[in-house]
Amino acid sequence: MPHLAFPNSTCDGFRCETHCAVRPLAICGELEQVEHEEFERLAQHVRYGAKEALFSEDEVADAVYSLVEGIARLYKLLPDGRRQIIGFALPGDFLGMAPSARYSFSADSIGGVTVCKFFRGPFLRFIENRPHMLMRMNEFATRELSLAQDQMLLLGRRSAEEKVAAFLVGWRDRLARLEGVTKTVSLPMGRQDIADFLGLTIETVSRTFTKLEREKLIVIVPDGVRVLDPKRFDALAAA
Amino acid sequence: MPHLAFPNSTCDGFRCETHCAVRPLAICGELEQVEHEEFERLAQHVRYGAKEALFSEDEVADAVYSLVEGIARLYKLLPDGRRQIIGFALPGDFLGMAPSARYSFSADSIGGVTVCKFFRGPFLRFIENRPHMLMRMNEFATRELSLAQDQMLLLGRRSAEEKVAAFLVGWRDRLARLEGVTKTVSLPMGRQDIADFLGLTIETVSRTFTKLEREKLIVIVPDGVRVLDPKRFDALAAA
DNA sequence: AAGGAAGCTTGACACAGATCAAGGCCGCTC
DNA sequence: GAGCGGCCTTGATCTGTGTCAAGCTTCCTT
Repeated sequence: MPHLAFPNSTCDGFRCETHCAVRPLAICGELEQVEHEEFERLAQHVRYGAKEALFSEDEVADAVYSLVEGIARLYKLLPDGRRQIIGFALPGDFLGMAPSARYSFSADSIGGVTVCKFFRGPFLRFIENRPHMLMRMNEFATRELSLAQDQMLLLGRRSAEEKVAAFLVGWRDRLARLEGVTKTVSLPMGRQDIADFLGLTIETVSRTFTKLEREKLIVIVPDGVRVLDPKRFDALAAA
Repeated sequence: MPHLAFPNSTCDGFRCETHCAVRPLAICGELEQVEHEEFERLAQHVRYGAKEALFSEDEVADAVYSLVEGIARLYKLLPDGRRQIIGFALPGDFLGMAPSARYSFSADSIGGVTVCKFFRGPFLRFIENRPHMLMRMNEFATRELSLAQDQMLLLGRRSAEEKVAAFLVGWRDRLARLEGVTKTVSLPMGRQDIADFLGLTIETVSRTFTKLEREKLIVIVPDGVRVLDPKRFDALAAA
């Protein structure tokens, strides 16, 4: 078991020598040196192992999180256990803002995850008189909202094949922002997660992957897919 | 034709004698006298007739809107015409923020609508050094995002009957904030709008209304429904 | 290297909701 | 008040996706 990171270990109190790679993309990306140092002092750097809860729906929302490394799934459950994944969080994403005193969804790590954790009070006090920071929060919220609206269109009005294609294209483009453009799209989440994101069953997702492969649009590889015909593929995802 | 209001008529330049009823709920609800007067000077009060476009997806997003009176539908279209309504806007709602230079959805009036319209530049200049205003924008965005996430759960994981029940309960509760609690829920939007909001066809919506009426949960009245058994009804909407 | 568990794929069948088609109920206009 | 158009409802049938049930692959453990 390489690189065992025990949960909730922190490295605040000393200067982390590893430079935060996603800083420009994150909520704190436009802070200047001095302000950023003050901001850093509010943060706890927390590491989670695979499949751990960062927070859960209906818990008191006492902290917000900036994802530094790894991938998280964000989801809501119905009383009978049906699950809807409302998004996958990538490095740079900001999590945990809620319209009430409690979280409105749950978040857990897929593989290993590192976050900057901020307690609500100090965080709010830091931002409340910093317009630039508030503007940045607004940009983040607006982008999230727009993604959510795209997903509503997908969930309400697209066929299974369109859903899967649009998911792969969207995921590829989000990864491209972080890692640059690649032919192979890595899929760290499982088929069930994809199904719960797209409002499908795992069987339908599996069949649709197979179908796209038969149609020579993709090749299924371990933990991902290779897109063969980006042109035709983007068209399918858009339509 | 009573009260004919021709589109795009404005009343800025003189003090509107009618007091803005939804002010406390709106984006400007916490501005003090002096600041509010400055803010008002940026606004155009615009009146729209029924079924007019406030703005359309992919247009340059040169203005934002605070809805004062009436109801708007917000929606996205696929190239082949399939439509997803992403929300209904009520008085007090704030519209038109986009993550890029263009609107990410379309908005049009259902019946008559009055808005405060702000051009982007002056609006941004007004808020950029007013932390209270920025905080309020954040609250609005966070609430919208949470509603969008609820809707994803509905679209992806609920049955037709659950969708209709949850819609009626959600709509009733939003109206209650404005008009107080009532037994009769007014539905100014048509069946097709409800279908496009819930990811169903108009026939399924119609059949489901009829089914709920047969089961003695509601009575269908002109332009609305009366909820007979709120207990049982809320349960159906939650489950 | 064998055994097992977890995740993925495939097949047969069922069903919720879509589609196609007709008819009813207003509220206009003339 | 007759005729028309928009909206809504209802019925018959179809179909995409869900459900149920095996079987397969991969990888981890021992």
